[in-house]
Amino acid sequence: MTPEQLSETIRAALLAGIDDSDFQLSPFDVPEVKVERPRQREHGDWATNVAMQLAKKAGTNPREFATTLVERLAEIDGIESAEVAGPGFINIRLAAGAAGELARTIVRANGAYGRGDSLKDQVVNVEFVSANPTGPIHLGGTRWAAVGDSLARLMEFHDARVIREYYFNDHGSQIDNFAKSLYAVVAGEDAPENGYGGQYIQDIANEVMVEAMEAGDRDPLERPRDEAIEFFRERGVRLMFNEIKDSLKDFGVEFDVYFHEESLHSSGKVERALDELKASGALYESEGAWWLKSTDHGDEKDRVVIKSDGNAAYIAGDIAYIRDKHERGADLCVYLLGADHHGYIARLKAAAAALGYDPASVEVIIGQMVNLVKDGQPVRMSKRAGTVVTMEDLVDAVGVDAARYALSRSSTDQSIDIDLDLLASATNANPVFYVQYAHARSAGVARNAAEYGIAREDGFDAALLTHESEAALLGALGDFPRVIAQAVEFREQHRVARYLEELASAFNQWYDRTRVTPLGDEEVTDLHRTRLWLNDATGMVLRTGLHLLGVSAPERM
RNA sequence: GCCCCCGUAGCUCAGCUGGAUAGAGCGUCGGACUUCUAAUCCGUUGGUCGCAGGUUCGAAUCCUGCCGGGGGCGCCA
Repeated sequence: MTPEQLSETIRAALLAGIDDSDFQLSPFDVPEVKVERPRQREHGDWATNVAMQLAKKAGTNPREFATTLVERLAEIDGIESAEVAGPGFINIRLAAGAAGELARTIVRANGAYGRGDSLKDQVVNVEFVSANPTGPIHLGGTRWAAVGDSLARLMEFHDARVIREYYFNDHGSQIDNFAKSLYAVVAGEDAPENGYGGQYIQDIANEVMVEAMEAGDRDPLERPRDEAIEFFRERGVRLMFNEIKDSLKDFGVEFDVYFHEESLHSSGKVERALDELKASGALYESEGAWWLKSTDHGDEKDRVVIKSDGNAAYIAGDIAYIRDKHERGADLCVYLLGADHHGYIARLKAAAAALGYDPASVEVIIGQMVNLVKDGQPVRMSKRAGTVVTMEDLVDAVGVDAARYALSRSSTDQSIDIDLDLLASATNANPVFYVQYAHARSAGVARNAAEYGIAREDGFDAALLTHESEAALLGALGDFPRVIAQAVEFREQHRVARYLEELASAFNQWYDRTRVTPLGDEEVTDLHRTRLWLNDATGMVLRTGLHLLGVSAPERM
């Protein structure tokens, strides 16, 4: 019996009780029954507090209510015992057969166990990373790559159609400064004000020069200054962008759409969106600029959309972009942004509202900062000082799996400290190996079982899974769908990682106390076969969970 | 001044849509491999859940106010 089935069973018992006038309640009072795994294993397999929720409404006290309900539950097939505890909890123990059946259910589902449909038919646009092509992706962007991709995977697991999108800011002054910086380093000039420094500028500039020479282009340095800068802009951005794409690919993140901000302007989409907003009165003119009345939609002040010099402000692109995303079919637009952008939430929602979309169709997930730490001391990342750590640096130091896991296992509300030396040397400090090891172990057990000629299909008797560690492992497996559902609902990928650590622990304990393959001359029995089902079910859930985090599930370690 | 995030064991963090005796990893100390992988398991050590009020049968969890740390409040992008 899965927890969902148990929950339904309890609900049915409540409704039957109401029917028989055991409970003075309306059927409409009966909520979805929450069943939870009790912290204390002795309390049973599952527990519910439904009696405490309903007692008041039914005009009785929780314990009395629970006692009546327990009498009904105890009669049900598959429930071994139900008892009232504490202030009115009901602790339920499943019959071994009913609990153990889950192992077969999971294996038969063949990777689909834990799937849900809460986002069925929803088109979800998830925009993340979106780092400017003025330099490599640093640690912060790396975090969003890990988190964003994992959230996308989770939403897909709940039947959403997800579009992974990268907004490429190739328009505006930062790019101009980037181009000037490239030019300056080749021309032997000082870096421009607000320009970029660092080795990668040198590298990209050199690459542009080499490309130009090989292609037989005219030496950029012999061209007029503006033309040369334009030359570096076009080539430099392309090279930088390819480098970013390569890093992301190595990181296991592939975007469906790389969207160019420039295209919003050159295609006239910005102009069209703004004209429309002017017509609808969402924009007004003041002090020579055009403003969005974002205060109508909860922003603390109105925002300039067209500057008094006639140029579009950054938000103009965002407005056209929100509309473009919706026109491409998105029901929900999710943005992952760093904590330094939290002031942007109201603006984006206001923009959506002004365009006539439901502000709830724009959802901004704010993630806290990633800090670099060395020898226990925070290190300020500075491009000038050359202390910037990039996605590539992180992967080189600890590998993709450890990097993605470390960045995914914390709540995005929590800032993260990354110590490269620590992650690289004391790899045990990173629980990814613990989870992966458990998976490799289950794969090893399966290999050995095959050698012993143990075949799952030859026998399965759920009632044989009676060991204490088996009840615990089955309980953990039963939790998986709920954990996934919550991770999806709250957009919290870290719940998956934490769950996997618990599951791996339950599996290791089980492994330590029981055996799948026979000892010595023992004959292969249904106990061995049934345990193989359980082993394989666990391996499958570990693999599914790791996959949702974008982490590999090795067969051997 | 206003807004967002955080404050839980020595350290790093779960738990927060109210529930039972607040958990895990690392660290300390001590155990377990002639039998499916010891990257494991078992035991031990460890807490005014920042502080003060409030709501509730019940608060780490919800509300208010303070304290401390981080980030943000552009006709920059």
